[in-house]
Amino acid sequence: MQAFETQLRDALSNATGVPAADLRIENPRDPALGDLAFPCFVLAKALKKAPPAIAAELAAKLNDELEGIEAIATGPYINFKVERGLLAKTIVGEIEAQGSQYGHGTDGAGKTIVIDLSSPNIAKPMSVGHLRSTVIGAAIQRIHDALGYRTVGINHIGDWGIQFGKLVTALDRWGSEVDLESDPIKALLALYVRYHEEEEGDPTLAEQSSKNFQELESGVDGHVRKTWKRLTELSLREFDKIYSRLGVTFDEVRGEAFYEPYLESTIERIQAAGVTQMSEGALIVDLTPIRKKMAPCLLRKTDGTTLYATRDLAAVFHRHELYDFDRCLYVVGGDQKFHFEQLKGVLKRMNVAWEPKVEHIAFGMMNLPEGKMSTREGRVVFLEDVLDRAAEEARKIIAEKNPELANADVIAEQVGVGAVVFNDLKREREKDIQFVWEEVLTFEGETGPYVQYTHARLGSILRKAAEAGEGTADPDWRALEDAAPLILRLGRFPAVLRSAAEHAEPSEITSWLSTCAREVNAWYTQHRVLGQEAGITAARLRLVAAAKSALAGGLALLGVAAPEEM
RNA sequence: GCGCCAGUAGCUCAGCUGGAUAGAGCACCGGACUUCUAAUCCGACGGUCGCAGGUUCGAAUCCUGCCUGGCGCGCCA
Repeated sequence: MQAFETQLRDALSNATGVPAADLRIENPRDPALGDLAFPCFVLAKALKKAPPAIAAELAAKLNDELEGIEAIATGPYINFKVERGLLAKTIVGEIEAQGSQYGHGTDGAGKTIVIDLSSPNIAKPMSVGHLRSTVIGAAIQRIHDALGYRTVGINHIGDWGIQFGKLVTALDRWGSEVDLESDPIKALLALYVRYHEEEEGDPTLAEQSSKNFQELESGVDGHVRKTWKRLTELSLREFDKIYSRLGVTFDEVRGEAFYEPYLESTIERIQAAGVTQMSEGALIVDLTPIRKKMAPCLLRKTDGTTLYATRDLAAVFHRHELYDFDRCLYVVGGDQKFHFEQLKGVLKRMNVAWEPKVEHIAFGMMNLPEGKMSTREGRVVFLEDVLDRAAEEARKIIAEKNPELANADVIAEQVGVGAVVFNDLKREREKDIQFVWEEVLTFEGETGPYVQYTHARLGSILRKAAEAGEGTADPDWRALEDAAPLILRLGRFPAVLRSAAEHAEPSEITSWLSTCAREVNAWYTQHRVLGQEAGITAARLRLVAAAKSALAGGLALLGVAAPEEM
């Protein structure tokens, strides 16, 4: 598709004298009008003519020099229609040439993108809320990988902070009553909840916790640190189970604790920039020069310990020194917008040149129908349970619809997990979403399984063709005339991929996949592939293979499996 | 109170950053399995784009005000 657009821009540029870069080729609102469109409004001033007149004149001129593309003036627009055989041959050819790398490129060569994703908290369960950061972040990383960027996916584990002081206190008091080995996360969660219940009536708890955290932060390798280490190990082991089901890996897994040795130098660095001051016993950076009434950023509390912001500042400097990134993306919930404004605010006050490269890629909150999720109040949905139930549901449907299927359990897992992941990626990321079981367990319509099913059906056609030895003839590309909407959709994938990267928006990929799958389904139900005249079957098979490959490529970017059968 | 984000079909959402007659899925209704997997397809129904002004050849999209919902606002992360 890109090739056609370039050709049109050059031709328009030649005809008008306007630089090709200033000419925007669009998609017509109604596909019946044409495959590509050029609105003539932008030329009205330069040429001092009404857009419809320009369109008519230019269309006539272009028709003399364009081969295989027809220009049709429609009001103020010029619509372009590529000759169907040429269109099919070109797009299918591009997909065949690039295979599983279709649409990929080297746009990002030499550029580094750092992505902070997932970032669960030690001793807390991975909820469906963490799913968002993990799955969105991983998709953004794959999308950039496909465009040739060097990407660094960092899992920034929440393993530091006063709550570890609290947990150590809780373990010391009641640890003997819980079973940490069989289900550590749930046991720790129960302890955490109990701690908060009892803290009100027993002030010694808070005192002890504060002492514990001070000891932890002091670096003393004693009881507190040993307990903390054990907690992180137990938790990480649990998290890994889920990451492996989601097919997510990281280039760097570092806890906040990793930045412990960098905290002092970071604070010194900020002080050296002359932007710190003491306020009510705490060390702060005043941010009102950035925005009126903006709350200050606290670097050090009255008790001398550091905060989340301090550690994140240490981390961002460290990352910049290590990777010299072109973009540093934080895939973190929208409820932390203010935190990142503060982080960037401090960098701005320090006149750090690369501050604009740091971006908060916020996503909407996941809520339950009965209200906001709350770990403390036990109002959470565990990710593991969601994946399990989705896989079970998929297994049931397979038993019903395709009982002969080999590896049914493996495929049920792929379909179930695919449904959950796709569901999480299908809306614009900044929108809040409500977690509704029924919705997650739906496998029809705009869902992962729908796309997977379409892919499997295409695979089935190819297998049957191979058995029958069909498709060896020269393709008759004109036989794909009715497939034009599908072919055009396939042709637009490279542009969609680039747009998704620029906006850090995986939903552009899911949306393309849904539409493309719908077009595939609409096409093949009306056009039988096998057993036609040899040239026709050959052409249709080439399209089937290309569409299957493109769908698989899109799913791969999202981390969703594309089973051959289901 | 202040600051961000959102409001499009009964529900969940697209709408290509200002362009053509606002589109999908779900739900509901009517059709299609001796034919490459019916997790599918075809059709019908469904709209005061939150409200009111403004900017211009043109606004769901931009600016202002208001209404509604979500999130955040100094020693949690």
